[in-house]
Amino acid sequence: MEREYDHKTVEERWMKEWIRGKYWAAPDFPDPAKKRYILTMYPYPSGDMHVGHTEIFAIHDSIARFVRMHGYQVLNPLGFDAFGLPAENAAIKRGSPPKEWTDSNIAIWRSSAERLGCSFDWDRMFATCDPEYYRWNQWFFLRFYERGLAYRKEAGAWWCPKDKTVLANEQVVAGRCERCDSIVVKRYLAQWFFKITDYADRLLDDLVLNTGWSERLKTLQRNWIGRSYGAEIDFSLEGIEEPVTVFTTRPDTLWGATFFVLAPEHPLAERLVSGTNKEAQLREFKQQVETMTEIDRSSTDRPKEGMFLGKYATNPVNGEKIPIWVGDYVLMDYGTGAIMAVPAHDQRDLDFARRYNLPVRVVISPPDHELDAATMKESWPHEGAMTNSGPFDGTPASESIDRVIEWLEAEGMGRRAKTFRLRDWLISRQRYWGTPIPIIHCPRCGEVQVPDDQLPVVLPEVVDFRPTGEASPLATAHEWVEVACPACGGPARRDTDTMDTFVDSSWYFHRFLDPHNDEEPFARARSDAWMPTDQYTGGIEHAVGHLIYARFFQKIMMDMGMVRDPEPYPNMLNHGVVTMGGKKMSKSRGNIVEAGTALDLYGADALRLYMLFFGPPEQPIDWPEEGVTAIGRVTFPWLQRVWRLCEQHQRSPELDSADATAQPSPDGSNQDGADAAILELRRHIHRTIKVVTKDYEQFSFNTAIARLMELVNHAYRYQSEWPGGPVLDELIETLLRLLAPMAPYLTEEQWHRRGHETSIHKESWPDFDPALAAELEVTMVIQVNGKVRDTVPVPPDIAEAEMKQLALTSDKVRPYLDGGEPTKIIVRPPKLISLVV
RNA sequence: GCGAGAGUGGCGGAAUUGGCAGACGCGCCAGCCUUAGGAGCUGGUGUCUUCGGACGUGGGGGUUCGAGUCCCCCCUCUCGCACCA
Repeated sequence: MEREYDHKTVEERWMKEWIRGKYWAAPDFPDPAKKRYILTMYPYPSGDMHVGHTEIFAIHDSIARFVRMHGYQVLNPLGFDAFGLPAENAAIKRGSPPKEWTDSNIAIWRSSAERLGCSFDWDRMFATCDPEYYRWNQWFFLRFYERGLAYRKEAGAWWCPKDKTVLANEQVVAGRCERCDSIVVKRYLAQWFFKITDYADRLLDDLVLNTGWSERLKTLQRNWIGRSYGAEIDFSLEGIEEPVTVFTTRPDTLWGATFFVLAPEHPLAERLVSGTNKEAQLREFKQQVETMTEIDRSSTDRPKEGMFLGKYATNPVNGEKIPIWVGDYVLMDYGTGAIMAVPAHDQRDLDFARRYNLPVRVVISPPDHELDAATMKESWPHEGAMTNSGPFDGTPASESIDRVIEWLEAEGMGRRAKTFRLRDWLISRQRYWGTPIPIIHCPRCGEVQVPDDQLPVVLPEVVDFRPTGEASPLATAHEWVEVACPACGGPARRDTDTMDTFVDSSWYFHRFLDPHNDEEPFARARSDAWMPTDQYTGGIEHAVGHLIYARFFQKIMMDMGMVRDPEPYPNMLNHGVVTMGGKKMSKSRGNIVEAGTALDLYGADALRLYMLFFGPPEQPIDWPEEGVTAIGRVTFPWLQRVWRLCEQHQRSPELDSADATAQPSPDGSNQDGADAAILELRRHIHRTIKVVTKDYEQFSFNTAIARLMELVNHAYRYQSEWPGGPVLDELIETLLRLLAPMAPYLTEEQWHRRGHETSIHKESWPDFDPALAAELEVTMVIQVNGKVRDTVPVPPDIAEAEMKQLALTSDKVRPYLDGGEPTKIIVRPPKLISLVV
């Protein structure tokens, strides 16, 4: 008998055996009724794992193993998100190629994942920096290009001065680079975009298909896409021939438009002042706006700056001439970059009007008070009846917007419209370590696609990949850049930008299903066999990045006939972040707890259980300041307790007689109370199966562990009073199977020590006996005026009459009845009876 | 400002349809055991108490025989979006 669980020896033995025997290999074409694709977001292999990373693996792997024990064919793959800035920055620091650093980290991560006991099918592993993988990024790019979904335009883009690259909208958080926190600046560059806005409606509307998403996640995406309904209205501007359109959600306020505002960057602004004495002034104003950081510009406290352009616009509904201004509060890339200003009913317009003494006109009447245009400081942005609006005076709020839109359409002045907050996805990066964009720029032919048979466009190896802040580092690889134009054969140059790494992760989940295909990204039949994923796990921080991009790709792939399903991830579990001292764990902050240290000291099972026992998976975890020793006080001692329990009760010979555990009192002893104790323990075992199964199904691992702790406590109490016997065998064998998904090593070892020849992870999940799991006795609560006065043990099928009888004759209850009869009796069999006096 | 979520012991957190608040664990207290140890085992641990009980889930009000749970108002915190027209 071994008193101590020696996790090192045990883990080493089973880790090797599981890998040697390819225990977690999944078939390419599963039985459709039995397939379960259990996916976790593939990691970025930087440095080594810290405990924050292990949380997701603990959650995900417990789900995979739980499902597998229910007889499903489980696909559980892992790959690596291997392109990107950290590898490049590390390479610059070390003076070695990014591939070396990346490969060595992948090896470290894979071995950490193996040590942690993750049941991945490693035969499907890939890294996105493999040319065999990224050639398909290029293939997708070309297909998108052909469909008009990839385009290049000169546009203002967020530029991170530290990382020296442009960023997608999604990578800018509160005006700062998501990665390094630097304040971003706007730069005007020719950039590649994916036209995600074409899919905005579908991305929004199809959210309902994701029935296994939290409301929180759906809301994040809804807000990000930000669909607004309203109208486009055409104004004519002095000196401009074509009509200029504004978007508004409040066409009912059109009669209150007292000025017109363009974004400073709007090309029309320059045209309007061209040849006037305002040219220089506008140039100065624009410069002033451009040098402002996004943080300053978007601050609502800052007074709005503007400039009159000296020209007038005509309000189409009343022919009124209203002055045209530029204002820094109008954004070029939302709506049309031009607005009609209605100061009485929009606070921003009112602030601007008061600052520059522009007129204010009330056109919506609040239901309960009067607005005074001359003095009002707060706009009235709410609904109300229309007033000062010509033919629409008196139109009630409920129909005003629709009626105005219909009228505008009939008059040819405007139309119903909607607009989105979502912007096209900027995928160009001026960095080295990414997928080269498969386009060749020819002086004669323009943009030319790299022909499919020349894919992949492999990253050149010998290149100075330090970012210059000017062109992409790839521009310095002259031999690579200079090529013959595929169309005309003349001299031409490759595009030197690389793709955002979120392109890689937008379709990787299909590649796992066909990881070695060199004809196409993946075969449709193989994708159809496993998709959609049955459970996806990953951090909530990807809500508006990866989780939107991948949905966008999925929809394009569906339109191309490559996949069957509209949504790739209908069931999503978002775990919380792991912090220490309230800050996200990161090496640079120095607040990390190394996974390796935890594994060395306490082993994989203790670490996994610790992460799972902390609380619900969605909730953030703030790791105790004491660091790794926290595990030594919580789950490590408990695992030892489980180990000792198992060791003290080796498998009994009786178990081999078929129905030994089916006997309610297998002991058969004549000792008083022995049979009762056995029965009570068996009831506890079967109740535990029932509730723990439900806990797993709801990802409530913390309560599942709590129930198992109770069961172990019960076993210890039982054995201190009674000899062992088959009931403890039943308990231990059940306990091991219920614990196996969360603590795979100890349970596997004990399973074999108990004489089993096959892996516990291939065992079936225990069933409970409904008769045993049912409550034998419940506690009936007797309340008087809502307060508990007595509790009585009763059978669960007790009759109401009997409950009343018990309540009225209770010695503890009688004093509260004042000798009289209760005026009302509420009976909720079998648990509660409430007397009102 | 808009949207979402959350406030429960010293701490992490439990609590079917409204039905014994505080499961389980950490910490703390007491005891046992011991080659006296940051090991193991047992018990206790919301607050107050005249030991009968009373009070108790951010605050205030309401519905109900009964509210952590439902409704209204307020406060605080977290997250997301944010001059989005």
